[in-house]
Amino acid sequence: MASGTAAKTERKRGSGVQYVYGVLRDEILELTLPPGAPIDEVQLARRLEMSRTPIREALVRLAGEGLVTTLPNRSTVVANLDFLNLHTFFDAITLMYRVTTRLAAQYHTADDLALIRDEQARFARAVAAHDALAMIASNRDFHAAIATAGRNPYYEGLSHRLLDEGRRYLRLYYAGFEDRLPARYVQEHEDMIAAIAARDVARSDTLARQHADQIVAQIQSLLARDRRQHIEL
Amino acid sequence: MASGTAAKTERKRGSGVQYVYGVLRDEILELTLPPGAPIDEVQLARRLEMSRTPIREALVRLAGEGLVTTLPNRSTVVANLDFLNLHTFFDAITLMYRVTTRLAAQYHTADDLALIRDEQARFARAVAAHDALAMIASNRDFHAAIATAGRNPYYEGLSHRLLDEGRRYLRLYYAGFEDRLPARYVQEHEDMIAAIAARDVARSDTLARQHADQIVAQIQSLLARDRRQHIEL
DNA sequence: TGTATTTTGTTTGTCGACAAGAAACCGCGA
DNA sequence: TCGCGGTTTCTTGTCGACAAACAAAATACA
Repeated sequence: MASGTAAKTERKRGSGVQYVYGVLRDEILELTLPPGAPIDEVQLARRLEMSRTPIREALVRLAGEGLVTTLPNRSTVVANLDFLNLHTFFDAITLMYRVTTRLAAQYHTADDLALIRDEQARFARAVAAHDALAMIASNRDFHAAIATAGRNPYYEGLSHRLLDEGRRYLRLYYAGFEDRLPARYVQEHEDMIAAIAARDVARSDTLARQHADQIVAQIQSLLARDRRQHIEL
Repeated sequence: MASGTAAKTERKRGSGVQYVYGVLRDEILELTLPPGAPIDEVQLARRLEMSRTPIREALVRLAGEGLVTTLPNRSTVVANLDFLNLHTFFDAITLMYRVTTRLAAQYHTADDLALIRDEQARFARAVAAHDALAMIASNRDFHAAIATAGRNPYYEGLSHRLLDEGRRYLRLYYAGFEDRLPARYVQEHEDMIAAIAARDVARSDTLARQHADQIVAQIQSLLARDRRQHIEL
């Protein structure tokens, strides 16, 4: 974390909020700040060397995206992961995968495709390097690039929210053990790119749905595994 | 708006932001604040008799919901209605109508149904009274109640956003002339309620799609009418 | 007269401070 | 030892003030 001299890094005006927002967001999505952890404003202000006002503003934004929960007159905490309603998450992300991939097949430009391929390359590299954290992040960016290519800001917004939430669920299990990163996802992504490039809407839909089913199945199996570990006799 | 004595209404702590948020939101959705109108913080602070801080916080929340746009270091303005990408709005709201109505048919409780019927009653009353403003608002609440009954917070969030946006589009045309409020919507709503109550998913889907088609067609016809008005020779 | 530059003014972004609630703490009594 | 009321402390919500950034007006110059 390297602090010490407190460099007082003369930030440009207006960049403060964005900076805090980015830091907080990353720490929440990578579970450095675990769900339920309280966020103290003054402490954060000291750590990031700025006033409470920009911190507060960033927190409001994060609350709007559902990443933190603000208890009135009480501390704001990192939003909990709701395992009881996990099915609503699965339902929604499956639908968004399908819809955005379909739209990407219809409306993508050459630049969109290049960006999608870039993200896929980064994803493949992360899987090859057995870097779970990078894999999770680049998987999110891959699907976000597809959503962008679909040119529907409403779907894009919901997709971002769901993908971020998914990052947290995945991070829960790919913490330290870098074993058996699912290389099949790389191939599935390649197939999706091919379908999009061919502007094959029906095939894009099918692939997106299968891909979503894969992820759902994996998270569920991870959940089940976790449950067994918690049983003690 | 009756000012004058500046009653200094001792608000409870923490209610300030919510108050400002509500006022701003209503004025934006009812087009009292037209799209593109600049929002001056200090002016608002004077009008609502509070500091700039809560106003700022409310603006951040509104920006998160896409109702205002914040230009950095410049005034924040009421978000524009993007007629060029109206089709993305139609696409998204049709999908949300279908999905939430389907889910409502599956998961609704007796209380949900009662709430939906309440909103429908208010909608019918507004149509009977030829009160366009009330009709627009209660139509939004009707579909929001259905979304709530669907028990999926992700769909619910996107639906709210789309319904609010729709309020602005509709308000554009139902400004003063209270002529021919479409009474057919009342019947369509009734049919949807019947399908939901019968837990008939397929029929709910069909009705929701037809209802969405109706609204899309109406907005498009209003748009065309408006365009003709704007042509000058 | 038109254009570049300085000056002025207005609005936002950030700061430190203060007051209101809520939680933690303490003392007292049973 | 436990429960209860009051007090203290800690955190948030709100405020007024100041400085930076941008826009517009005023000025200088060709």
